[in-house]
Amino acid sequence: MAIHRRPTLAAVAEAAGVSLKTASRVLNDEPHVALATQEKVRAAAVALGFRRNAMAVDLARGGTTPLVGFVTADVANRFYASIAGGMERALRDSAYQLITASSDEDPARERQLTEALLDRRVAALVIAPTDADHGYLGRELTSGTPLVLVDRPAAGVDADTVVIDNAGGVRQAVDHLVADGHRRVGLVGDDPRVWTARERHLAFVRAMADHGIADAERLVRDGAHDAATAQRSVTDLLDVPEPPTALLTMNNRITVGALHALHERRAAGRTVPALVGFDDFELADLLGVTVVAYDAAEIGHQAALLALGRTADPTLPARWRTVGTRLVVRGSGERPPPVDDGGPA
Amino acid sequence: MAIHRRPTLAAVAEAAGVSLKTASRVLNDEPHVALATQEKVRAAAVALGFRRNAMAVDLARGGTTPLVGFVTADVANRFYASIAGGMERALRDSAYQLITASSDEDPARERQLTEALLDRRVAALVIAPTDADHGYLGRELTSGTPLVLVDRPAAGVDADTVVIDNAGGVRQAVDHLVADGHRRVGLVGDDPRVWTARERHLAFVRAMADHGIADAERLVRDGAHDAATAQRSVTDLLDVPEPPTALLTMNNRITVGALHALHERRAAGRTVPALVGFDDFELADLLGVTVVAYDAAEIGHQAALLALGRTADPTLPARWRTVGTRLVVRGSGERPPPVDDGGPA
DNA sequence: ACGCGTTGTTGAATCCATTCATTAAACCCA
DNA sequence: TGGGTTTAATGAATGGATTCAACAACGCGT
Repeated sequence: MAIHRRPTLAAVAEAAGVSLKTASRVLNDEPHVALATQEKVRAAAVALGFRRNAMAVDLARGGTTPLVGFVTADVANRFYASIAGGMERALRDSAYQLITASSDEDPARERQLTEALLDRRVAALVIAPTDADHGYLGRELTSGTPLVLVDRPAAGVDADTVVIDNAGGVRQAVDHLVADGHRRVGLVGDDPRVWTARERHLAFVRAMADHGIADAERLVRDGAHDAATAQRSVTDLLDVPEPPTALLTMNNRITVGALHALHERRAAGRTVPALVGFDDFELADLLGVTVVAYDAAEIGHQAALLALGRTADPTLPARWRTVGTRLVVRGSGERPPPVDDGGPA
Repeated sequence: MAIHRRPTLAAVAEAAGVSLKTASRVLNDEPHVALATQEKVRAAAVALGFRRNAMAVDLARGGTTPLVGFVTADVANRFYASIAGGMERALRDSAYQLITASSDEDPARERQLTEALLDRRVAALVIAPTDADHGYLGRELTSGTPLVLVDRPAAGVDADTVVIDNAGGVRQAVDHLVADGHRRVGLVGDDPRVWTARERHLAFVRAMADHGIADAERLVRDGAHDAATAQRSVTDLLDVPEPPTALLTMNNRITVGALHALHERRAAGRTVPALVGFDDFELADLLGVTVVAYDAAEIGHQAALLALGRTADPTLPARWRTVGTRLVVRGSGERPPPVDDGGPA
């Protein structure tokens, strides 16, 4: 009963009593085939359970696939998943289809996956790069394959890139807190090897300086890479002399860690600083957490457009797209500083 | 400077002054090539920026790819993303690589993607099926390609399947609540077209009956498909005569909706029922929500193992794997019923 | 009956790299 | 030094389907 070997087009042609080429014509809806012949071929194809071999098709059609490859740092991460979703939707109406592979934050694996997809001749490649050097993504590797980087630019590669407006987002947060009277704002940031962490850190110091606060560095704690370490950083930061009256947490893992720390603190009857987080997250509304939000799917959307554009015209110069942020006010960012702390430090 | 057409192996062979076959030997590390020749070929390959065409390789090697395809209902959904992560890790050490495509909950698209992956001759296919009929996934379509279904079985297909222990999870929750004295437990469930929703619903009624509570159906509200509708269902359910003293919410979206409803209710100074949710979620610990948790990555892990096993031996009978659940106690599920409500109804 | 465009169908070449069968040279030892 | 084995390298066939060029057959106007 079961069909054990996939029938080839040749088998279909033979069964229908026509040439290979004629069978090919029919199954590609090409003209110049008599109706009776068409039906014979179609019947044979169905009877044999024929499915065309996409690899052979792509090979014969000039060697490129209708596939856009996406190398994500972590499939299970909501942020990258949203980017993938945005790409998927943007490609929906095109002839292209998205395939995703995950590097699990491992630079070696990222490179391996990238090369595998390139070897498979994807029409375009979108990468959410890890922090390693990406010099290998040079022209001699991609060799004309459109390349788009998302979230972070890759060191040593001049390619299309889509990033969040990190500086703008941080500035919105800082402006908001300062407008409420905060002068001592603490920053809890990610590992500075991560490009976005550095960007946000720098933007923070600049924004504070623009408000006349020069020693902002004093209240910066970098290097939190998960909720647990973030929680410790926050606890430490709140125990320094002249502690911050407001906190800026630079991604959602850190925000979650901070929430745990503040939860403990509140349980201990101590005062709790204002909090603004970078990245929105589920239940942030329920918890009343003010955040700098952005549309992750939009990053994917833009990336897909850039990739598509470049498949159409590979000679385009490298382009750079920025996805905007917005401040979502929910309460945690609107706690004013204690009155005796409001003045200049 | 830029290389505009990828060099073929033939080009490398020519540049090195050897035959095609010899070049192939070298680049596949096959024996019987003089060291000097090897070096010539390698040099030529590097100089030309040669990358072997994976499609041609797979075609020549018998037509199968080292790829396992995963058709997910929604890339951006945390649950499916975790499954993908689990598969990825399970395949890490094998010769296979995972590629993912998203159907965005659209049955037509799911079928299209499935066929596209099949046409690409993936070594195995894992599908998180939508609720549509999957009769099309019969032998004549997959034609020997190993097929694994995750989270839900597919109607009309006898294939390897990995599911959560839905009945066991529901029973844990019910037992827990009943042990605390609850007799009137409300169920807020997903659209009954979803298999898991039906499973959990049935298990609930059975578990309640086993505790001598026969009219459990009275407090069941099905059909919530997102947080907003779930919120309304909960609000309605708590306003019936003899309302539930405890709530069971059947997935994380519904739990979130319920939390919103309970939040409002508490803000209005009204009493709040106990709550146990199916599915764990981020911040559930912070919010003190008791849940029935399970390891989504484990589903992917099992699925990958089944797929791998079947590529090794396609004649295996269809197997069924169940991933266990555990109750995570965090407070919301341990609110006892009001004293005047505790007795038999 | 001739010329000409259209329709139906075909065989061969192509895509890229692999496997199979073979030839040619080098090497070992009696 | 001749027979046998190992090593080096090659040409042709294979995989599945496409594109290109060419060839009959057909209709039609004149």
